[in-house]
Amino acid sequence: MSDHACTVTLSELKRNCSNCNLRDLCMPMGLSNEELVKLDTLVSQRRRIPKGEGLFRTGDDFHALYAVKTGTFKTRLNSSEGAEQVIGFQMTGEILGLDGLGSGAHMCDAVALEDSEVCIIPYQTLDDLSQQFHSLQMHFHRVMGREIVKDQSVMLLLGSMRAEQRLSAFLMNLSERQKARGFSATSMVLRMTREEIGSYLGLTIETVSRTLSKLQKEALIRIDQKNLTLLKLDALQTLATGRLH
Amino acid sequence: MSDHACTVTLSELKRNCSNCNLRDLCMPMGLSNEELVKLDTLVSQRRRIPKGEGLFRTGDDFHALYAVKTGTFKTRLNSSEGAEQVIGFQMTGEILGLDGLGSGAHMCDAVALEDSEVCIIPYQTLDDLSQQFHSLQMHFHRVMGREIVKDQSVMLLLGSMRAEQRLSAFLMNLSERQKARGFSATSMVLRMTREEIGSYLGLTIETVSRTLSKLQKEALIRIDQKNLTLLKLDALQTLATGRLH
DNA sequence: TTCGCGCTTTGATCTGTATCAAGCCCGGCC
DNA sequence: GGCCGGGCTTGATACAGATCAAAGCGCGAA
Repeated sequence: MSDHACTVTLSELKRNCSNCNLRDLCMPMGLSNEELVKLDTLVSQRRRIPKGEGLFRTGDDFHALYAVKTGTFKTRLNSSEGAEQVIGFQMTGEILGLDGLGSGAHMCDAVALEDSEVCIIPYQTLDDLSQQFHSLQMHFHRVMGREIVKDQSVMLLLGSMRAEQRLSAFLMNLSERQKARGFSATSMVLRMTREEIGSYLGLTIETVSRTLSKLQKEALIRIDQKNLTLLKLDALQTLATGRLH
Repeated sequence: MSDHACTVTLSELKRNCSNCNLRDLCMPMGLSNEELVKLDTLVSQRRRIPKGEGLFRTGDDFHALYAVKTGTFKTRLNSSEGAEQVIGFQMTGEILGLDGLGSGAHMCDAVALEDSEVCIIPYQTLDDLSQQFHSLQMHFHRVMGREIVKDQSVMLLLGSMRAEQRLSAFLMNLSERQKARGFSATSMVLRMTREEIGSYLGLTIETVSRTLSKLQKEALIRIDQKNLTLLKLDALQTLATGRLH
């Protein structure tokens, strides 16, 4: 992979954290203007990843975090027996690569679901900078804390919800994230296949397909190919939070 | 809960991180002696939690992490509908409370499974100290990274393993953690009930019981009440890592 | 000692989802 | 245009694990 050919300096692009339109979602969230200027020195490179290609893979040395600038990614775990499981989908403003912090090597693969671009956050620099720069450290800790809580809520989903609940919870989660990005909460394009959804939710592709059809028959959603409309958010929310039984 | 009655200063106990027998597992891991002395100022209080009582609960303000000094804890998530799910078991040397970093409030309950004791790591102090003290910061990041990876491997388990695999993986995980603590890798006492195991693994208590009986019938384990012996580690490992199908 | 209770085991049955098997739809390519 | 292939849907059937039910066991209290 031509790493160097893909990276561009931000100065060339004349865009950086302090004027990025993702600054309320991404790494800069909650930092002062003065602090943002320092962030600009931290995040000085981008990298483009075409659809289907990897950003990093299991076993790669960990030396940077990545903020999704445009596009969507999936992360997946490879089990010892070749089977793989999707463990997350990342949208703009979300951070990739935290899995590498523990051991110094990435523990999952990150793959672009569409042509995408990431901002590179060199870990060494992040580390140095947050050493001098307390609010950045605090913020980084919050990012990691949220990652932990997010993973735990997926554990809850996988451990105690049935198919219809899992799907509803998944769709509601997408909706909220879309909304936080200023997009419609009810209308969106799914960037992932049914198979990837199934893998993430611990269901087969057939069950995903059937359950989506069922939700459509009940007029809670409308789904045509990748185009999804959530017709009754409240009913979906009820399904998503309702318990087993 | 009588918070103050339960806390004791370490100076009273004449024990701290630098001479703690958990120092190779816990927060001090990999720090130099000189650095350890600084840790002693960070971790200056303990708290005893009797069996069945909580260390913190969902919604509590987050102001400290906790290192398990003696005993065992479970953490659980309360879903909106009263149902609860166990999302982790913590043994000596493991860190509790990282779930509070994201929002400033704890997002799960931590309950002692036996009479236990924790070392209190005030977050404000940890934050200040790791500001001056680079290797502590690095180490704290590694701890969080490991937590993320651990949670992700549970997602893999819940998303793609069947009952027998889940149990085998769970038992092997316990075995490894026992071993890392200098205890037998093959003989141990389960501190949790079958129901708690089931909740953690996304199975009912009946399935846990039946599957344990099955493993016993196959002479892979011996289980009598809470007393567990792993008879064939290699066979259990094969079961645990073998894929669905 | 007996009682009661929580935890566990085991059996019988039910059911949600996996699995197996076609067939459809749509977009890309010849 | 027609063909091909990947992704998706739908139907029939199988099965792992849930649910329902009952009984055993160990332990603390009276």
